[in-house]
Amino acid sequence: MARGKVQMRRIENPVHRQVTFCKRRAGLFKKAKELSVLCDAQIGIIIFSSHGKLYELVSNNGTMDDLLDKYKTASGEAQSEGSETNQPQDAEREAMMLKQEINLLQKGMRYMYGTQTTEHMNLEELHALERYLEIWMCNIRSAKMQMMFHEIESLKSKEGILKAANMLLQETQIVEQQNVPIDVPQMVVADQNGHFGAPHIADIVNPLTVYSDYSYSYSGFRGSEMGYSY
Amino acid sequence: MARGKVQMRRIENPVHRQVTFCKRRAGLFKKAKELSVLCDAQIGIIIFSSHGKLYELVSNNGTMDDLLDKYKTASGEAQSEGSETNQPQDAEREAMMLKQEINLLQKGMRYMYGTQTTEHMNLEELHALERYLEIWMCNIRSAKMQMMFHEIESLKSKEGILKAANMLLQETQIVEQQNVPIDVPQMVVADQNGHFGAPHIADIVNPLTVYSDYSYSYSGFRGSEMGYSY
DNA sequence: AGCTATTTATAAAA
DNA sequence: TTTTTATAAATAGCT
Repeated sequence: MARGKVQMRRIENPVHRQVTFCKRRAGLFKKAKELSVLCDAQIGIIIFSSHGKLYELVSNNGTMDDLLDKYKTASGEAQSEGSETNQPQDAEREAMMLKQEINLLQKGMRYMYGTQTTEHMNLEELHALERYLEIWMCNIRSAKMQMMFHEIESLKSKEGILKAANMLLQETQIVEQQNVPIDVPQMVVADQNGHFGAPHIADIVNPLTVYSDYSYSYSGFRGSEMGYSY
Repeated sequence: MARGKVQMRRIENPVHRQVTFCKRRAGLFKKAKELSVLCDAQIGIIIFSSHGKLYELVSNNGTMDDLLDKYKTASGEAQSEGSETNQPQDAEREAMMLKQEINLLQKGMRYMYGTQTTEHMNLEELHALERYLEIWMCNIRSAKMQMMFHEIESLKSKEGILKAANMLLQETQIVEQQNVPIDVPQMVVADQNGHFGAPHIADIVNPLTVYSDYSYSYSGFRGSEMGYSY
């Protein structure tokens, strides 16, 4: 903008590019602050330089986390408005509720993980979160029960097939006929010493992480291959 | 910047404010695009107007979601780098673990909320999630206990002050002096019929939502005003 | 929404 | 990086 018009393309000279980046970044942040003050707006800017370094700015009112929460809610609303056409009022309200819940859950996660001083939750929020986790655990437990039930049925069925196959083989040996092909279903031999009680909470550093050699790992089956439905 | 210098304070005239907001917002977005192109940077801007309307800009490379993901990772790393200075390798591994856990938790949320057919979790993941929720609930319960303890202490202290003030007032009445100003601290009269047992799970549609008139709403205090620390 | 008189931002150079 | 300075851009106050 001075001493020569600038072409709107990537500056090839890396020194020039770096200098321009510094100056224009400062200018952009200054403009953003001005806009925020003059017009009472809430502004957040995130910049990753070409080398991946992060620069951020957030207007004085509020933190970046708050702004991003607000953004998620607001942008989600904009998306959901287009998708559902039958009951716009109820659907919108329900979406609002869900977003509120997700926000609270995320806040809870930050509370759980983040430096404790960063963010506190009030008593009402903790109550709500606790109730939510209780319900969630109930659902997870019944889902687990269902899956285990299906798996047991599947194993019993396989047991039956194997027994039948064995009997057939024995008959075959008695008659001493050879070249009789028998279809024995492919079977996964699962480690059956699993237990399903509540795990001891002490000494667990990363509770969510799935370690592949847990003793109660029930079998190698994936849920998506089993077709349980609820 | 033209026809008169501008004072860096909120523009009071709402018409002027709105016009300036439009113009400067356009200018800011233009500058951001230029910076992005000239210096090969990735930029995202989020603006909420004073009326809460959302405006956003993302540089051509990438979506806002991608940028925000990248931001979360980068800012999280920046935070943890500052706090722990001893073992950079362990810090990285820990960050990886945390990200893995967050992913699983998000998957669990989709499982909980989303259309059930969309995504299933396997038994190992459900186990891990259950353990995680148990630990989380433990933490939440102890946090609640702490908060309640502090609040009770605070109320007791206020009770003492009030009793002292009452005694002083009684003495004043006895002596029949008038115009004696006594400083009685401002007090919030909290609804004290709260109960803290586990809520009944049935009939709860949106478990996370904080309804303002819950009977166990312990008081109007916000956590941030209470100074509890753990 | 356009139009200018000015103020700002900044490219090039040091 | 920061400063200087000539010049391009942005925009405040009007229509």
